Amino acid sequence: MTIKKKIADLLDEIADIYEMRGAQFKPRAYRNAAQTLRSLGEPLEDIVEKEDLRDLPGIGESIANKIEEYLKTGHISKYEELKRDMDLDIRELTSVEGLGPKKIQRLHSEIGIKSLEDLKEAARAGEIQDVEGFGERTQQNILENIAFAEKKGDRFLLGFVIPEAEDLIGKLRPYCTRLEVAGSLRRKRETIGDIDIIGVEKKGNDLLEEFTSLDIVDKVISRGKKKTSVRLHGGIQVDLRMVEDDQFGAALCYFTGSKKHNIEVRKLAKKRDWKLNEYGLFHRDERVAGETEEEVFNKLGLDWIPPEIRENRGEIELASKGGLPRLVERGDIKGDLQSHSDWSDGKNTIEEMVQGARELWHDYLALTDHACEIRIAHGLDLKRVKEQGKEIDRINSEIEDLHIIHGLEANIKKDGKLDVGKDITQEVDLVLGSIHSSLRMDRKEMTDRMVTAVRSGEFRILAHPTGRKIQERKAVDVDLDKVFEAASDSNTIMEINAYPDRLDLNGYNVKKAIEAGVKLSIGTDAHSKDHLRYIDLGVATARRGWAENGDIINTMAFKELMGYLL
DNA sequence: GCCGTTTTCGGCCCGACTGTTTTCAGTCG
Repeated sequence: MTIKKKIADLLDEIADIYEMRGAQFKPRAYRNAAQTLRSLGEPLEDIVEKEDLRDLPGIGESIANKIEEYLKTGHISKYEELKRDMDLDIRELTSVEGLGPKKIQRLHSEIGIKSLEDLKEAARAGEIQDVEGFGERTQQNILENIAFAEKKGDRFLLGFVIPEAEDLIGKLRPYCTRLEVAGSLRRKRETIGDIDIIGVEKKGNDLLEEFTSLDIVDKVISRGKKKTSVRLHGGIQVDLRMVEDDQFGAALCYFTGSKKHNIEVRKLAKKRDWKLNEYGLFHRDERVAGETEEEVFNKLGLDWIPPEIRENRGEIELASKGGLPRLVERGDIKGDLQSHSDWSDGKNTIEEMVQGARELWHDYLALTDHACEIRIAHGLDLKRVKEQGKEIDRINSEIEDLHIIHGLEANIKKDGKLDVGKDITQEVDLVLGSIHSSLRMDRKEMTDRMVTAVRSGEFRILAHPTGRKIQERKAVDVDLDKVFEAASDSNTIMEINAYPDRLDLNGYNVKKAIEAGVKLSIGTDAHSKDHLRYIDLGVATARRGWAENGDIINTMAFKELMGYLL
């Protein structure tokens, strides 16, 4: 977990404790600050170096001091103090859906609930329904939700959620005149908390009933006229909003977010003495816009803004001047620049990979099996690389609609040199360099290592540059600005690795790389032909980084690309 | 606790839904 997330969790917990005590506005202040921390694109440590925390929205003197204390000492004394007076595990208890600080306070004072375990026992023994404000239904819900809270992970990977959402949309489509995904899923964030869907019911249908009775639905959480929430068997929550046709665009804007983007857009409305909410754009009581997103944006003097960049990072100002970038699109992508076959650790043969790429209408596919001088992890040695070259030549001569680029992925050693020599790399047309071991070097050593590697000219593309695995492994500690500078000088390409748990570079760093004058490639890192579909995630990540066609080398036609790579 | 072309005090987003209670508090997003 990143430091900013840890601190944000602590601030949220402080908010919970204050709320239990009946405070009204302090909790909100702490939650706002926590929200600000979570939405920061950069590591907190970098921000502290450059600017004053007090300049961040929602963070003032008191909370800034607490954050600084944590960065210095690893704890917040105010939190410890508050916690000392509490003998219950509030974080654990609030993880139960439907239980908030107030109810927990009551359960604690009335029947002494301190933990999830206590709660479970009390619910089973039927003691909860007798507490004032609780009843049989609540007790039953608590029992059901405890089981979920115990196993619940945090958020879901984008790559996991997209197919579920597409399946769902397909099933609901027949009952709607308009239906679209909103929320962080539409913005293509790398992880997704829940699936938000906006729909307009087709006359004569009961969308609500169809939705809640789908076989993929595990539990109906709430069911109303306008909003219904369910949990799917896969564990993810889905919120369906039903709106009128003339509200659809406004609702889509509102529920797509991000929150910070919405706030800024709403300010524009307010400047004109209009009001923007999920039902439309209004002048007094008169509707000015709302049917489509374009209409809402245009009335506010903005061009339509692609969802992926609605993060309040300058897109609104550009949209007001007609200066938004034309983001790269899936249709612009002509091929995939990292994949593995069964020659190394992939599952499929080269022919099967070709077939997979063909189904995606690629013009080229780079096969970049692992290579190394000492044969580990199925890495190819010189002899095998040569054999593979022949095999690829043979297949290339037999197919016309697609080119296989013979590449390889080599390890960058601790000293920044590749673990394969020129004798091997000269056998192929594309060399990727990547870090797979010694990931925990300190910042200076790691920066030296990567800068040395990038400047060496031994490889063309730096694959999955930060080495992070979402929800699993932190990015390596490296000064990316220096790496980008080196990449720009040496014309080395940075990869956007599209594998669902990598998305590395991420959108934020893609934008920084582009600003540093670096070109990018998209590679799925596919280890089977099915993985080739992750190319969409790579495009989404590129778009989140404001990438245009000229920034992404996969938009080049085959010949142009080969000329560029050599 | 934060914030300010309504600025140093007095506000703080708000609508939807549930469950319990009978007009509303708590939770969620």
